[in-house]
Amino acid sequence: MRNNIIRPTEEEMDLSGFQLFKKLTEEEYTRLNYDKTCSVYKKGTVLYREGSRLTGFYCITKGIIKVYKTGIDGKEQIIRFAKKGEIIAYRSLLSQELACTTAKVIEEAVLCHISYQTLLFLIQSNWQFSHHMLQIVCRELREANDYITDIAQKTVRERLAEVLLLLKENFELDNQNTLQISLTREELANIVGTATESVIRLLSEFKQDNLIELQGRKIKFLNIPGLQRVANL
Amino acid sequence: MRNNIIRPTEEEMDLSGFQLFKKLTEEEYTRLNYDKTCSVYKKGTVLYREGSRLTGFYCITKGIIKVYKTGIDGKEQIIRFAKKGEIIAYRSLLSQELACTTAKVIEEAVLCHISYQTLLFLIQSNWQFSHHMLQIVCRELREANDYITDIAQKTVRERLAEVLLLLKENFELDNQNTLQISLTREELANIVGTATESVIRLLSEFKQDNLIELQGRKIKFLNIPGLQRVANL
DNA sequence: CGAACTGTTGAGAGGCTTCAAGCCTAGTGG
DNA sequence: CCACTAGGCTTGAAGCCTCTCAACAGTTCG
Repeated sequence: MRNNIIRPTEEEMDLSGFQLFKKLTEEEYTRLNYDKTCSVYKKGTVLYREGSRLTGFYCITKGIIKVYKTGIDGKEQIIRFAKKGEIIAYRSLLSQELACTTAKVIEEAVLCHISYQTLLFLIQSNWQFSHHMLQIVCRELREANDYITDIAQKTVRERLAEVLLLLKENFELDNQNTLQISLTREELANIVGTATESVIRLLSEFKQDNLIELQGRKIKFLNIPGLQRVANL
Repeated sequence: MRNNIIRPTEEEMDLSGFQLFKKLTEEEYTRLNYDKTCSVYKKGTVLYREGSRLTGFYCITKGIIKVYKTGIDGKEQIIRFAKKGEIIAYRSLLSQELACTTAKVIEEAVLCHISYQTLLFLIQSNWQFSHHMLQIVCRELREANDYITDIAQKTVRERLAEVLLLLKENFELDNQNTLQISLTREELANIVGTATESVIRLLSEFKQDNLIELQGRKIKFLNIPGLQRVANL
């Protein structure tokens, strides 16, 4: 009856690839695996909403998650995209605040839920885990600070070019230089912090300048140094 | 000969007020005090610069520090103001990156320097310290994410009103409702992410609308709910 | 008392947003 | 399998918000 609920494969439930857990003792790792709950989530699924109380954090072993805040008039501001090997929801959990973002699946994903209790256990039990966690948050904070500076000082054109390059860094390209993440124009606008129409116009301009090639949502990079120049890097 | 170098008072060297150190054992606290180096810094002093390698973090026991990034054409983007009871420089230290911000004294300050070695010792020795540190970074990350959303979606007018209110929260008012931090118009512009002239024009408008009163750099709040409405909160 | 910095005001230009209308595509149900 | 519908995409026009440039007043500090 319930065989439409797909279970993740063993491989998709494996957390050994996560740097964060590398320094755990066998005992700690066993407890982690005992506690985790892994599921497959379809595109469009909301994992948690802004303002909700979280019970744990998620390790992503497959797929892409969009993390965003809802601003003025419900317009979303995308904070980050999280992919395989990354964790989400840990920020609100650690600071014991309500979630300040919403997380939505944009590419079929497998996530392992780790309870707050286990998170606290690991922090108490293993200083190297805490240290690693601190490094993760600190890096994310730097990225946020960098982005504040960009968004405050750069033009929309520069920001769009930069966002394309950032996406390239995070999601890489296939052998034809095509970006391996599929975003709507509106989503691009919600990263850059601009109107959808502006993104459309600027993308056309980038295309005319032979910086990129467009095919629906597929974006192919033709001239990366040129984009870097536009981005003012 | 060197009596122009002012030494901090005992009170100014006391770290017992810091929440962060509340859970230390007597031994750990002793080591912390043994390691710390406290000094008085005059207004205008640069504590560290973007790109430099840090040797420790600072606890502020007095004064105000401006933390900013240098963006396009050397235009500064203010990331935060840190005051008594707060710590700075810990982010780059923990993630073991070069400093991504510059820190400058804008109100005569006393800071205690704690070495990286001691920071690591505390992380290894006391999980509650790590946990507290994690909470501090996570809160700062939330604030950064909030600010990204604001700066990306709000008008300059809304942002300026919001920044005034944020400053009010962080630095409070005297008994005449006057903000207890003195900033140049340019600095205000560098928080909001706009041009100095825009700040000047908008402040005049706020004044005309009887939201605030201006006397040089002193800003007196006349109508806080009104400002909140302008800020679109 | 002058130099350097800060603050103020005006004018003009232009980047972006908004609104509106139409096209296209992707997914759905018959 | 195909028509249909909703949402995504595109383009144009109008206008405003904000920036830049420029000139000058005011302030602070050596």
